[in-house]
Amino acid sequence: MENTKEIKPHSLDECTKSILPVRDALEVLSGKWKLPIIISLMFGNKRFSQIAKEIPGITDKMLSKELRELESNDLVKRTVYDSIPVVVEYSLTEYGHSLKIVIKTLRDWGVAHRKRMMAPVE
Amino acid sequence: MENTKEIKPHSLDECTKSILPVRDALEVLSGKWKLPIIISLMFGNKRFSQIAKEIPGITDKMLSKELRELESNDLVKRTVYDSIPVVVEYSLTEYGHSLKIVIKTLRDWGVAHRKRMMAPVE
DNA sequence: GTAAGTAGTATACAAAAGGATAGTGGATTA
DNA sequence: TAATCCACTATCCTTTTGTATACTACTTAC
Repeated sequence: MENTKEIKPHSLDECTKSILPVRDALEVLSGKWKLPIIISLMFGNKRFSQIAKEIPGITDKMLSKELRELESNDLVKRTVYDSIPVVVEYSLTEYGHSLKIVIKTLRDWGVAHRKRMMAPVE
Repeated sequence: MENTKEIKPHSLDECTKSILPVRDALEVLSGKWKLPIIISLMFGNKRFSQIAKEIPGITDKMLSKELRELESNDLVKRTVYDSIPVVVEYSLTEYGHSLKIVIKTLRDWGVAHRKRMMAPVE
């Protein structure tokens, strides 16, 4: 009767595997600014300075960095127009739009959470 | 013809409001360890040291801190048993279980994302 | 008496994320 | 000649997040 309290085999293996993709998804939305950028682009294509204007508080450095990350994840497309001065347009890819459902789920849960946390203690 | 390029009124207001609850939801899952803890507890109630064993790499300090945060968000319940030595049991609240759907959505998207990012460039 | 198991805390440190501020370079405008 | 627009980059600094390691207090087992 030694060693009866083993860990059920489920967790270490099953869990770890199921956590990885969730983390991937969270990482895509992580940080202070990715969400505002994505949602802003869901309303239409925009140029660098337009996005900056629409997101109060963001610095050029952050905007640039986040856009690069979003681009490297195929969520955002960067199009350079050879005008003078050069104009760069950012747009959500089709894949980027697939985040809509994810964001909606998060928002629905978040709305309920907000209500719950604001509510007086029972 | 001065000032034709105003920002459409949609964004600043509508967007900001819709972003807040999404951020709330993301915050609840944020950090390196909350997800593993939540998923571990979805498989059953556990004690402090059991959770620690099931999550390789986590330190006592982090586990303690994350559990306190989850508790303060009503997601995890902490029950102290007056045995000797004292035993503390952690469990997901009903509300904590409501995260299942959120995590599932994130996982589904994450699985597809993983495939896409692994796939050879077209 | 010392090790191990219960559930943590304390302190110091390292790494990552983010902010503030200034600068690049070509072209147009006043 | 200086200021402005465009889309950024560079540097330095602060804040947040996470890690490493040791320690607390109590009890049982060897």
